[in-house]
Amino acid sequence: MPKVGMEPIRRAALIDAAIAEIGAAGSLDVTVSRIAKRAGVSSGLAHHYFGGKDDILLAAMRHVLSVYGAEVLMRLKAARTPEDRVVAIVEVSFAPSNFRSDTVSAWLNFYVLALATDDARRLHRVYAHRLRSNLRHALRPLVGAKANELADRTAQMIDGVYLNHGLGASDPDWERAVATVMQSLADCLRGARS
Amino acid sequence: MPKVGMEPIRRAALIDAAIAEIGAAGSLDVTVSRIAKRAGVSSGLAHHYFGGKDDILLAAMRHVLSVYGAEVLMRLKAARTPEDRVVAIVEVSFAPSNFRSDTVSAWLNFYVLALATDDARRLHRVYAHRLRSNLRHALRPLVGAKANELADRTAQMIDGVYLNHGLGASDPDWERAVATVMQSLADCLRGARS
Amino acid sequence: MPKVGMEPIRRAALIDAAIAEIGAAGSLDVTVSRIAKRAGVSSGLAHHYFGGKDDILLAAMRHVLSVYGAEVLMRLKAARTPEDRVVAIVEVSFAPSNFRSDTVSAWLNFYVLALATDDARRLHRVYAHRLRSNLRHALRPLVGAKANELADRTAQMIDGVYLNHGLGASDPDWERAVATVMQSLADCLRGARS
Amino acid sequence: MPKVGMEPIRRAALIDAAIAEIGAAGSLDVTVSRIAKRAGVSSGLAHHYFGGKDDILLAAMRHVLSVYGAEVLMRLKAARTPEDRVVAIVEVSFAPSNFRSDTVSAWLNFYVLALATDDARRLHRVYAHRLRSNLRHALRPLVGAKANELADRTAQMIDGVYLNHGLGASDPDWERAVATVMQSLADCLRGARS
DNA sequence: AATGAATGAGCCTTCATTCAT
DNA sequence: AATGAATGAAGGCTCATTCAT
Repeated sequence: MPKVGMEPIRRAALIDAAIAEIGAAGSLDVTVSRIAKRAGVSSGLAHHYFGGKDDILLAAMRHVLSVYGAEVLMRLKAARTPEDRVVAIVEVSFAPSNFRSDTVSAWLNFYVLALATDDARRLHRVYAHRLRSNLRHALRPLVGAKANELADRTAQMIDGVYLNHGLGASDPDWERAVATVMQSLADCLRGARS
Repeated sequence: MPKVGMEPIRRAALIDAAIAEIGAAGSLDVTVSRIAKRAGVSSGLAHHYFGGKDDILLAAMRHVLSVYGAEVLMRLKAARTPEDRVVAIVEVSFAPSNFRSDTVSAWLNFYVLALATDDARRLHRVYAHRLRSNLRHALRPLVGAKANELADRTAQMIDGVYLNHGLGASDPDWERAVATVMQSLADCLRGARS
Repeated sequence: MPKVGMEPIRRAALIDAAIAEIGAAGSLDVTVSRIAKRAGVSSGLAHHYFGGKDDILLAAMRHVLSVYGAEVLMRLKAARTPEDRVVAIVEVSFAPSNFRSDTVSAWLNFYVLALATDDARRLHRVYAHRLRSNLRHALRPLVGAKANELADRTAQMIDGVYLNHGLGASDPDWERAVATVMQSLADCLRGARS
Repeated sequence: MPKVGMEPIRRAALIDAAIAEIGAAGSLDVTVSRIAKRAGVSSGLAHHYFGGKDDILLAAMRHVLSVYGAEVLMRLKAARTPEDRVVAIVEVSFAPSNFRSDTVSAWLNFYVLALATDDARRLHRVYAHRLRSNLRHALRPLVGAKANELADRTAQMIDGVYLNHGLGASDPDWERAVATVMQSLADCLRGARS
């Protein structure tokens, strides 16, 4: 029995299902039918709400990025010192919400999807800019003019650590991931100041 | 025009073509027919030599990794000091041969393929181990017991930088990539020694 | 034009089409596309309902056998004397429903398919057993202990006559086929009694 | 190193290999490559000698039939009485040479192939006529005018028994097969005389 | 709003056949 | 005489997408 106002619920369910399928498959080679089935709807409805498979994938990517963005924003608001801000940014990158095995698989696949499609590239660009921008602002009070370079380095370190933990043999250890990035950053900070 | 002794030539041509197609598509969604056509052979021959699409892709991944491995080996042999060895490892990661736009796309796609298939996972694991092992040996004379941790960090930094340059808007600037990694490592070395 | 409850209709149409194609080709070398086209549907739908080509073929074989089985059952119910029962069994084997040129071709091809695949072998076994079992029961009142052997012989005679009429130059003459089997059986019965 | 006068040897090897492959597969879905490999030659040579796959199959059918025909001829020559002649014909049908599992599979498949191609139909027709003709001549001294009908019946019984032993669960028991046909014929003979 | 029946394009794969050597 | 490299047509199958209900 169809109901009104189901759209946001359906869309959310489909996006979650898409991420779960990508997680299970480890790739973007997932079928619309399976996504729909997992979301408890028909494949036709998935197209009705999203228009096509690519749109579902893109919506899922957008969702992952926006969840990440929202979390960063929240943590930044609560931060009091520059150090707090840096820690916040790094920690969110490895927060549990971004670290379910599903999500990691989705992230990495979306990353690489940026090589193939313009839409994904745009989304990735926005994420990359925002990460660097956030890091820059947090680091400026600490290292002044070198904030730019350091933000860049840190952003790349975050991605590298994420990639390696995501592909690692064992379950990702996110505390260790944060520690690795922070230690690296600490060393760089000392270098920047001297 | 059948000839004898064509097998290695055909295999190489098909692997090159596969990498080129992956580069052009930005993803592993390439068809055997297109790979074959680019290699100047029929699709049937591609199957004859490799058995199937997955085998072609895997052979391409193996090729990329072994070219990389060979280059590292060569550079390490020529290195005289520990510092030389570290530089060699980092530079090869961003050497032109690994940095044609094709190859970058292939690398990144193969990386993520490790999430989806066991064979790719195994290959990636070998690469990851070797990279860390090489770094460890090079760093040991410089930082002793901390070599382990530093090798790990550096390996992740390399991947992060590679990923970011590969996905970057402009053409990858590999000199800058090397500089970034080396600068980061220098800072960490100083931190490790103090 | 999607409708609900089409499944049984589609399945039946596809099975009929498969038999018709086998009849036209005289072999099992028929394509799913042609079967589907003859059934008035797309090839995709054929796979949707049956899973694959082998399943279509097997379903067709099962259909042929079950139509035959049902007809035997019906005729046996109406039979009053042992003689009636024997006649019923023999006549059904050469009844028009099993004797359209299509069906004959399908029967013979399915027979031989039992040499190649386990599923077909199982189906054939069931048919063979049931035929003998039916004959045995019908013959027991007439020849007692010799029913077993006579049932066996008759079953083989039926197959032989079917095979020869199926492969014959002219259109199969089923009345003559029945007469041949019955005459042979009559001779054997006399032999059995003496 | 190519030799002269190899043609008959190659042809024989390929025909044997074809029959063996058909036996192993239980169907005519065998590849030229496999046949050639089993015969120890290249697939190209198979085409060179036979022209194409269908020709190989047809040659194999012809071979099977001619071996059978030769054996019948030999046995008939040695026969002294009409009874001998009948026994000879029946026994050859179930002689070991025609009863290797390979050959049975080939026979049955060739039988049904007669439904699909004209060439096979012609070959089958020749076999069927000769069998009936032989039986007719052997039976004439025994039953006179009824020889025609009895020959027909016996031929069909032979095919039926062959079919059933070929498809049977256990290994074919050819002595029992002969006994079944002969018993059946004996009953019919008695019927014919009375 | 929602379904799922139905389509058809496109892919991987097999294999008979050809042909340069 | 013989090879087997190479082709390309054809088939099975999947799946995104559409649409009548």
